[in-house]
Amino acid sequence: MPMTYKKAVKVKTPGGKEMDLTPEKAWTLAPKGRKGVKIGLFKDPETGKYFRHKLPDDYAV
DNA sequence: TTAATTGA
DNA sequence: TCAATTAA
Repeated sequence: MPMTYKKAVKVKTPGGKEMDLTPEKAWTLAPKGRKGVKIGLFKDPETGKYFRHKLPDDYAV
């Protein structure tokens, strides 16, 4: 099986590229009584710009 | 203080 | 519209 770095996630950067990045922070964004989504804070290594992106539902937060 | 992130 | 988070 391919080596997977512990917390890297496939994300679409603001620059429009799909790449594996590790979020600086990750948390659950959910209204009370609803499932919500997991969100990660990333920095695009190309531009240095910060952006938020959905994480897989099974991502360990 | 706000934008931006999902989706029920 | 709601939820948490934080760079800008």
